[in-house]
Amino acid sequence: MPAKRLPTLEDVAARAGVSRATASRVVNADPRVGRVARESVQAAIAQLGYRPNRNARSLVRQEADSIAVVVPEAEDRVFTDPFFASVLAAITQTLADSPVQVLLAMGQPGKSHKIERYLRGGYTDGAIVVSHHQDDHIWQVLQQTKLPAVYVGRPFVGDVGIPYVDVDNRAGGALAARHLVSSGRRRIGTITGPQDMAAGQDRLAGWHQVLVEAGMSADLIENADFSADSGALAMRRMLDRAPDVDAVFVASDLMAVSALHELQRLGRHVPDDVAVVGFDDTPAAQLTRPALTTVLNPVTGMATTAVQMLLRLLEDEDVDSPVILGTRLIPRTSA
Amino acid sequence: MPAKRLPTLEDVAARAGVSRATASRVVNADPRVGRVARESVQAAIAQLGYRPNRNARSLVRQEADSIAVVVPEAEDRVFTDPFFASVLAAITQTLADSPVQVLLAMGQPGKSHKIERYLRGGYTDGAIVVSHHQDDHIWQVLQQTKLPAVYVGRPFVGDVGIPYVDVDNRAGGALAARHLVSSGRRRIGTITGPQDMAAGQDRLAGWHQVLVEAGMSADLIENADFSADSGALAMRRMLDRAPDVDAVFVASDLMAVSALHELQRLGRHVPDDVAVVGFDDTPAAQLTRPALTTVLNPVTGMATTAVQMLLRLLEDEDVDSPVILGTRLIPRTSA
DNA sequence: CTGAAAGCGCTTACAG
DNA sequence: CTGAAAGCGCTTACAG
Repeated sequence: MPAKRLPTLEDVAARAGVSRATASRVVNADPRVGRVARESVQAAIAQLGYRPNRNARSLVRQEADSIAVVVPEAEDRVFTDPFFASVLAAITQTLADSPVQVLLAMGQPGKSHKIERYLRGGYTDGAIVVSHHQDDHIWQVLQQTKLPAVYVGRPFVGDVGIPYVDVDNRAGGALAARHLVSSGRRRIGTITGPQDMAAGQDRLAGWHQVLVEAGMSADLIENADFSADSGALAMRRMLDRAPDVDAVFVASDLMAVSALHELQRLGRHVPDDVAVVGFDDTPAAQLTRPALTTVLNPVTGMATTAVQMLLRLLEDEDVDSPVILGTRLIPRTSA
Repeated sequence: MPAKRLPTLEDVAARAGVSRATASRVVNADPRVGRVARESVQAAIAQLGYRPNRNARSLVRQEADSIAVVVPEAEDRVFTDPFFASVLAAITQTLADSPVQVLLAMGQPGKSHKIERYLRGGYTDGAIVVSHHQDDHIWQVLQQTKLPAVYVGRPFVGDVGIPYVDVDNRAGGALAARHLVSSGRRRIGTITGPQDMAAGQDRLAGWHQVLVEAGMSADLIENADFSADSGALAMRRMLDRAPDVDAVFVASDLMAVSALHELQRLGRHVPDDVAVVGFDDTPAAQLTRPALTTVLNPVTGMATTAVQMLLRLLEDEDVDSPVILGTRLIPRTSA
């Protein structure tokens, strides 16, 4: 859009009676500027209400003093799943006291060209990517541009040379299954996350392994996609298929809450008839009746780790990757 | 951070055997370029993986092809209050098919200098500001820079020459109070939003007016700040002060839900002992037991209106402001 | 249809 | 301590 004519360094310099170079130096707090020059420049800045044009600065400095938090998911999902809320809040809060501006960019995997354009355009110094589906190719952009970046959650495609932090999803799934097995449940199902995401696959794998090791059948699997609706739907399908189900591990709290409601709606008592274990330990897990037994997802730890990794990358320092955070079961009353 | 050497227009031009001007023209789909030139440039672009540097482009064009959604609130509040979630999701979705990149910038009112810097730096063409407290001075930056902008929610300070869209908060408060009065409640309190926000003041004013007109005492007022905790705390204070309270209008659903839980925790039956009316009609309102009677906040309407207004502003067209959207009571079982 | 040239607003060696 | 000058990567009249 058309620019209103804003004061420029040139204007400041003219008013202060110095060169642009000197004016620029005081703007950037360069110590080797004489006191009188400095003060007259500062006065001019104040009078004119001058602010540096960041595009010009970024262009010459080749840096933007900002980082992007990228979520390749539809906007409503981002704002609807408490998992994202926690991660994003933690990331932005961790960076709140640093001078870098944090910008959130979202968008469906399908139309990531806007995000790509942004990432490639020099508008930002680095990126933290949260969530990653198989068909999302932002990592290629990252690879190509060598833009410093870190993933929260292992990229589905495997090691692409971009560091990441993750929770031990497989161990988490196993934890849930083991809890159900050892509490005497006989017919244990699972409602999975999307199978085009590492988290979806790994949580399922952990559950599967434990059931097999316990000599139980591990075929009661219903796929869902981490959305609340898909959780309720999957619960209903499972009930149809196996009316004798007496326990279910649901791969996210958001889905677990709706699965639990669905069970109740259909007249099953939780946990007497059917035990439910979720994953994440979002705030909502404490609010259901019965309160939701779940697997801790250390979102704050992942967020701060991701930020630290990115900061190191920006300083051209090495980072250890991957960082896999541990988890544990949070026993409440639903299982 | 230091830029890896990315291919530049110069490189493309050299490889294609044309001038930078011509190369630039094909990048920008300028029709008056010969076919052979165009094709060789396109080939060079593909081979080099060239992407335009947006800072350079923005610098010369004086536009950024992006708009900022600014929320001058602490990050955890933004991600925690479903009101923000709905508004932000609606805004970003409305803009999803346009070529402009939408960036979300948050930050406590106290430290808005990062946001200011961003807004003033030419990184963005316009802004939609959601939420506004008395001590937040972003509007001054907007005024000064003449950056096209629109507010969602009337600025506390009054008309500052920046267009805004709002819900009729006063009418909404009145609606709630009238519902309570006409259902025979005798001791009606209110838990307010922050009084340094227009929404907080207006909802209170509507409630107040109706009680006064009904000849009832309108002094049972407890201040809160739109956070869940503050709602529960206010509810407890109100109960201490007026054990005979039989109805309460709570200025947001987030607070209403926790007030309702607090009532139940303290042994009051809702709605028999105490009726509760919220404000917003967020998804959570349907999930409480009893389901929450509330006042509709037309967030999607506000969001799309704000986007349309901003788009017009960007085209240098006039906009009607303010736009005040109507509301209505959503009767459920809590009152 | 195409190119040489100027310019967007800044920063930063290089001299002095 | 300070300034003249070059340059960041692009776009766009202006000529031809």
